Amino acid sequence: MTDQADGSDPGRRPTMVDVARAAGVSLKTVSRVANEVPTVRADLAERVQGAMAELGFKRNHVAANLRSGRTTATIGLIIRDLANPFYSTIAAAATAVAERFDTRLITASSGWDPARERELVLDLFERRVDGLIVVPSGDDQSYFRTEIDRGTPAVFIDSPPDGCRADTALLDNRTGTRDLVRRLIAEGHRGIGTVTDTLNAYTMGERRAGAREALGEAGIDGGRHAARLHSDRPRSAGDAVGAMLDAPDPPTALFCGNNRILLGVVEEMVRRRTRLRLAAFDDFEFAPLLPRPVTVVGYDTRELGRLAAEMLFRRLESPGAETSNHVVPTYLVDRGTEPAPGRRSPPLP
Amino acid sequence: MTDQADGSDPGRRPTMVDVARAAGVSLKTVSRVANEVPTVRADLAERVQGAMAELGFKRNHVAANLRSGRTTATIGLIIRDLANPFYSTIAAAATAVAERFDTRLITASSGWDPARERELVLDLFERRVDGLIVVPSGDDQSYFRTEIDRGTPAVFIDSPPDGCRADTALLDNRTGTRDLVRRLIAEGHRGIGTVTDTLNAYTMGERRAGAREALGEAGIDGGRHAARLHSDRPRSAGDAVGAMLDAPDPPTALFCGNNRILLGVVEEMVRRRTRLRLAAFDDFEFAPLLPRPVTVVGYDTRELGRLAAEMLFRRLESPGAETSNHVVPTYLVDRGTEPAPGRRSPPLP
DNA sequence: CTGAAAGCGCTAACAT
DNA sequence: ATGTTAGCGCTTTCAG
Repeated sequence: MTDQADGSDPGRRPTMVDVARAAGVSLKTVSRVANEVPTVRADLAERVQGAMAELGFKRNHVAANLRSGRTTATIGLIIRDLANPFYSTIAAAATAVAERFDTRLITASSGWDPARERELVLDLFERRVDGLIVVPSGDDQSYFRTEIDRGTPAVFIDSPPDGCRADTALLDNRTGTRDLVRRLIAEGHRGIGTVTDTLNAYTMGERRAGAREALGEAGIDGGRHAARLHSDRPRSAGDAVGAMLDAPDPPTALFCGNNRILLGVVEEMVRRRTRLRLAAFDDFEFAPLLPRPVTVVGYDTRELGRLAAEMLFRRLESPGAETSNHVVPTYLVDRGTEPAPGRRSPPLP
Repeated sequence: MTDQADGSDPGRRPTMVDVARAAGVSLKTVSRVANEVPTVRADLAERVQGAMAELGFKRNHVAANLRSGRTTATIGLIIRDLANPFYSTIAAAATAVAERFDTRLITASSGWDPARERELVLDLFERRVDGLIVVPSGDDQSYFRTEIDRGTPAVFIDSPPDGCRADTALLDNRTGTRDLVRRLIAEGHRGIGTVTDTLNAYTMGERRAGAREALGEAGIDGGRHAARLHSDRPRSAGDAVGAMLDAPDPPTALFCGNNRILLGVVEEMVRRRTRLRLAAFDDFEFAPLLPRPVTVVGYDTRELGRLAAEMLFRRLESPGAETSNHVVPTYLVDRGTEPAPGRRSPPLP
């Protein structure tokens, strides 16, 4: 009895049928107006729009998609941790591209957990996302295969997938590290330590390979001062480098595999009032403020996210194409300052 | 002719009907298995699961939701810029809460544009999100009203909405700033400058009010050294404080309304080799590395996002409750270092 | 415990 | 140019 013509039932959302009744037209005419089909008589269109506004009609995107079977205008983005600037920058760049295609992003964090990654991917496939952008955590992405074959493309960022064919957007980890270590060698360093971790198998592997290449060229045994951390706490990097320095014949230069490792190392340097020639992979916003000079491998993180999203949308437009691998270039840049008074400060944005 | 029993048509996704046929059961039994209804004979359930695996069946979450009309297990998050750590931290915290409710987040950036905010909100309503978390940009949120009345709740972060009733999670901008400025006064400062901006009407208004309150208590005229920037480039803050310092009777202490302003001011200090007692709203990860001592107003950004998400899910569970306003407390903390050699470095995580 | 029929809100294909 | 009918893939009655 509450469902009278005044449509005052607060819980129920008006449908196209309600609008049609209110405007005195057929359901289909309402549908046409909602879809901006031009072949609708002006006065009818106006009446329909009036009814829509009056009832507060909002089209049900879910239902529309179900029947048309077209796109959901949604893509999934699975990263490792949205609170980390590297990943949030990727998310922001991908969101900006998706915007241009009127597509929304479902962003989820796997927290470096392969099982969680898999759950999230399957959930997003069930939601019929048009495509997926993934920073993979596990070493088995074969569960993507069925859906990729059925036409839901995936693009992988930072590490390539294992067990399925897909587009990738990667950093040039190897070249970046090789050039960085070459620089240390050119400066005359022979005792060059490396601190990497075991958490990021692919990228760290590439960086180690780049360092090994440069060291090998110079006939240096890279194994003498090599630490592989099992934790991503900067503290553990500090401890590792402390051990190196306390051992006989300590290194004179040090390559840090990422910026968290660098932070731990710098802290240890400051604690010991020691200087080492520092070098690291990853630039970051406040690297200019570090209290020690460091040469870092920089790259355009936004570009990584942008590229991946562009590749995804390109593939959505032409599904047949061969998979491709894009590599984002790296460069060397000097950061950090001598903690002496009177130095010029680094530029700020 | 290609649609034979081997299900080899690559483009078509198997539906429950396909699974039912393959398993020799009815559609409904498949539905029950998919929904883990316990009252299914074990052997049937097994056959169905076998068929599902074989066909690579993935349930269509979109269709399931359409008929049941229940929740989409999706909430919307509208922030200003995902690349900004403040907002990405909120997004990460909200995502973590949503996780616990098996709910996915659609995250979108409004870019401080009220019109864009409105478009995004309406789009998300059309997608029938279960609720919305919004960092508002405009000063008119009345377009939320219809949907809020129909039972799709919204929670506002950072600034309260205008034109609709909704839960809010806010920072204690006023108290934080008041306590900070009181501290400057207690240290004996009388010439206290303030640099704020006009981009964030609500929060900056609150901060100005807090400063005014502290200055008023001490009988200080806050208007003498007050700059209001119309840009968020740190550079413009540097210029503004430069003008203050060049004017007769310059301030001895300075309150910066946010961290970007602080960065511009610190750069100007370093350029001029000048010292001022610095204070600012917003702590940030690398504040300990600033080459000048600064007292900042800190707060738990994750808590802001967490609170908002908790409020949203609480309301989804009990829609009738009164709207509530949660305030995240602030505290004062000393950051930055004297750029002299031999100082202890700030602690790292 | 299982199945057949109806229907969610919308769009596609066909009339008219 | 408008309306009618069917049906997307699933869940919900309601019968068996």
